[in-house]
Amino acid sequence: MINMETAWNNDNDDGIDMMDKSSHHHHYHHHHDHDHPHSSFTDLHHHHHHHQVIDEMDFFAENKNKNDNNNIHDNIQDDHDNNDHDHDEMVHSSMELHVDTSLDLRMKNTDGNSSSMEPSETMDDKKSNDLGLLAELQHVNAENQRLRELIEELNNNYNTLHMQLINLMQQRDQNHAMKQDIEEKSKKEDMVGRTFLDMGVAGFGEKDNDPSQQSSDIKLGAGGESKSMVDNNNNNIVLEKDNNNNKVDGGNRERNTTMVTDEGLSGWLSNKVSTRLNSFRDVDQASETMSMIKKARVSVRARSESSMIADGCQWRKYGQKMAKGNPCPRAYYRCTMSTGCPVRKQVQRCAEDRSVLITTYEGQHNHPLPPTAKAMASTTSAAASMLLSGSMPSADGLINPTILESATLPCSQNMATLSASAPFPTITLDLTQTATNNNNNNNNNNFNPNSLRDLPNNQSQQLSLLTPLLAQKFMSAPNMFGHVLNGDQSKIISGLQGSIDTTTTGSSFADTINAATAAITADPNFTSALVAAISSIIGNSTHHHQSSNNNDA
DNA sequence: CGAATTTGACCTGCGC
DNA sequence: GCGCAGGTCAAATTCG
Repeated sequence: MINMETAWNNDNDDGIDMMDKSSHHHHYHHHHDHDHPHSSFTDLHHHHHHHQVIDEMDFFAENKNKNDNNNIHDNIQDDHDNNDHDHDEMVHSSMELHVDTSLDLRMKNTDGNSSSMEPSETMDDKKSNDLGLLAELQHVNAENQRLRELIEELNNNYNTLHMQLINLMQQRDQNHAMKQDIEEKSKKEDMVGRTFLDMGVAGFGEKDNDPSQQSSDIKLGAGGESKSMVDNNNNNIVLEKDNNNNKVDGGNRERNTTMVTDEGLSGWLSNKVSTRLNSFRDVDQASETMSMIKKARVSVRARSESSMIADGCQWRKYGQKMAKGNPCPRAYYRCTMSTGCPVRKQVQRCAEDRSVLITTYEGQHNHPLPPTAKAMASTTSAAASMLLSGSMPSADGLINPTILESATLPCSQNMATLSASAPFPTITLDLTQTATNNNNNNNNNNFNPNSLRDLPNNQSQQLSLLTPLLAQKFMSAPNMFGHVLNGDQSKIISGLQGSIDTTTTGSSFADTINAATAAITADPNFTSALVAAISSIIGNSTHHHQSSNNNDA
């Protein structure tokens, strides 16, 4: 039997650990990048390691590498000891953008050093060059500050609207619960489309006959936090359609680039479905699909010795069963972060590989998530949206549930798998495949950078790291896959990059990954490029995490 | 002693 | 209708 870890406070601790490790993951990388010298990604960090250059992607880390910041400041001060204003600017800006600044400084200094070898170079030239550099730094810092404020604002809006959504959901549930049964019988045919509008991952309440309310339902049915459900019902429909058309043109991109949320994707999905359902004749088929939507699950396969992976949420065990075909028991947990939160998860060890822990999530949280939980929750939410999107009728046909039959995403190398063979449509995120590159000999090695089983939190860290790493990979070689990003996709990648260190604060990660999901589902080419990027970096992502943990199974 | 976990009973859906 | 399997409940137990 599994000896479950006792207090779920461990989860919190793990979550904190995860955050701490994530925020310093570059240090982990430094420790292990020697084992993977061929990645440009790795080389980048390697480079930093030797040059004492601050991590260039560390946009939002506020408290770390103080020494590095001071070094920057000292360098500036040495070159500009007559500029107190710049001094103050740098003290402030080093909290914001020490990354790029350090990189620039290094490069500039290199030039300066080389130029110092040039007899023709004068001190005035050097000073003017440095002053120009300083002005550029200030400009970048100011821009970064604006971006940061924007992210914070968006995050606040996100949380606020989430709470509004919850309240509205509860009201609707109460108001229409009694009306539901009566209307079902009398309006069965007419309900098909509208019911879809209300169906999201979260399983929302009943609807009414007001057409404007239907539009609102589209957003509500998105299954989560809506950024604009309050005031722009119909506009959202159009906006979501635009998402659908990402692969066609770049029009209307500017409206929804920063926050292409999960709700947006799902809202688009609902709208798409509702439109499609206008032509439906088969009520049973619609009901079947509705059921699929409600039961969508996200399964995360991850190597872990502990009984649960740390996802930042608080869980309470409410059952345990022996599942058929698996000698390991299956544990059932429900989220206890909020009363009535419908989210549940099942935890079971893989029968074939006991080191693999399979965690299956179901439902959407009805409460704001702490930063430590947003990474996993957003990932699973996005995956669920992707699953549902994949289950939806294509532009050319109606729903065919069999299309999901063990369908592996294009070029995903088994990283994400859709399956409809299970009782519920499930998308599996396989985080055990990071060891693929040299998986043949790492099972029993004493040390292997890909051997993650001793880490209690490594999988959720992987989830956290995957997106920023992916973004960085893209940014380092945007054309490496010969795929031209459209406007949204570029901005998504930019958002991903910007979230590299916001994963430690949770500020924009949820939105970004949802946006990525929307793009993935909208453009197969983009999907391929993303997956290629994932496959090229995921090995490196695992190197951030090394520790030891003994636990039972 | 309150909270969390354990574990057998119970419920539900499905296939035969 | 029956049996099976998955999922949930809730009383008993354990834990901090």
